[in-house]
Amino acid sequence: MRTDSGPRRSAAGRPAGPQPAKRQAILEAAVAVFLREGYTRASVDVIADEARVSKQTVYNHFGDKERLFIAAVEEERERVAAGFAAGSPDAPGPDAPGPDGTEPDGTEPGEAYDDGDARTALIHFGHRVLAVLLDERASALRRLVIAEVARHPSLRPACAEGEPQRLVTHLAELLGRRTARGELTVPEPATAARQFVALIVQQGLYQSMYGTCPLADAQATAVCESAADLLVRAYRP
Amino acid sequence: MRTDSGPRRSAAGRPAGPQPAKRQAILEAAVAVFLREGYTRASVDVIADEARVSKQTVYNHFGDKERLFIAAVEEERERVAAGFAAGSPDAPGPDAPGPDGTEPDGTEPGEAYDDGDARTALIHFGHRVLAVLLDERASALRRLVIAEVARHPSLRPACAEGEPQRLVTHLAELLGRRTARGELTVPEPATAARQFVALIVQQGLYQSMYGTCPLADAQATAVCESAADLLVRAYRP
DNA sequence: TAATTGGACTGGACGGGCTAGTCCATTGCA
DNA sequence: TGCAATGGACTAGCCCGTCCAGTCCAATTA
Repeated sequence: MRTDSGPRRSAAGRPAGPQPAKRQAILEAAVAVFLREGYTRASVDVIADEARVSKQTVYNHFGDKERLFIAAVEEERERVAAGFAAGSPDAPGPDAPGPDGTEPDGTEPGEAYDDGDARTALIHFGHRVLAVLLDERASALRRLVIAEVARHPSLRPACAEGEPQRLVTHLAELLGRRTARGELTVPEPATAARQFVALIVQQGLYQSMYGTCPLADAQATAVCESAADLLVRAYRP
Repeated sequence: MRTDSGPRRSAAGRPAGPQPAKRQAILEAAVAVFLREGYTRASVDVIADEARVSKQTVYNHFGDKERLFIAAVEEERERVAAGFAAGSPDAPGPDAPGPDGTEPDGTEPGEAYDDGDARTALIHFGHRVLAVLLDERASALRRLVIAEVARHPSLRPACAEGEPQRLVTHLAELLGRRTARGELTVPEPATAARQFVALIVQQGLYQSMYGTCPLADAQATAVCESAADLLVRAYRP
């Protein structure tokens, strides 16, 4: 019996079905616990406690541990995707103590990186990709999905291609524009984009998977610069 | 009570300590079950059954589920490393129904790929790397370690860098030789090698992690060829 | 050769602990 | 008053790790 932040008033006094606020609290707790413990070790009781909700309420809302799990992964996936769409790794969430100085300028979401020379634009793009992909929660989600996808096939489709595919598309457009401008000569922008993303992402993903140190800034810069150098060198006009 | 393959006679009539054959059987069963089920779901009883051994024997040999797990991962890791060292994904094992025609010629283990032009050599190398890295058991081991490394930190060091590092070293030497021969101009072979491996490996690893289709031959060829093209284009003399 | 010894192994039972999911009497907003 | 939510008890089940009576066998002893 808590008395803090009353859950029952959902803004406008609606007739109140199964309280969406509760549902959200459960989802967030579920995300936290599943990311922390994995599917099997996560206990529904702990999730209920952490959501400040009775276990029965959990079952009323989701019916099943499995379905709760799927919903939690979906939830977190959307959160990550939103952060990605915003071009910034820290989406609206209770975490993210403050914007660290990785991105001083206020570049807009889907910005085109069309200022400066190609090398600079590529490096800039690379840093953005790394910031989004190596966000700690995104990494934890990735590890969780990899661990469980074999036993919960419904986790597969969205994540398997979604993440990188949009990056590749954006970058291909960038390369196309640079080619049109005569600054580069990229015969197959789609392929080149896929390759650049692979160059940027591989080491960081590897380290985030195995929980090694999360890719120091110096490493990230080296990766981005050498990848940009390779592309510029290959596709100089 | 089984009567098959008498376990007690270990070649020469040794005084018989804790039977190594049993230990090996347990390890192999443990590898199979852990790869199949993951750490938490794997049950010691099932492992014992699968090893045709009493549960007590398992505890006599390994003492603990945790230690059995570590030993099993180590075992499988060595198996994979051996397969890698042999340059062929299928090491001595009961599986591998037959050598499929991916590697018609009998190239030796640490061969130098010095025949043909650079592009061909790179493509050849890339295919080799993919064959080793995407071997089904190696992939399953990777997924298992990723899933459990957070809770069993002793799994980390060997695998985190071991696998790709040796590939990179080999390739750097190849690039150095080609540069010395005047066929390419690679200013930093180590960096270029790391980049090439990233290009080759990224997509396949991604698919093997998420259990998508295991990278069709056509895809593999496309990846290898475009990666080789990129390097040759960037480093043409 | 025959009996004995001792260690590895078996198989089945069991304690203690944890978990998914259900049930229900009660509470407290709207 | 009605409906969501509560919380705690409860069932049924799985699993780790231990225990133990008994088997099997190589080496040793008589």
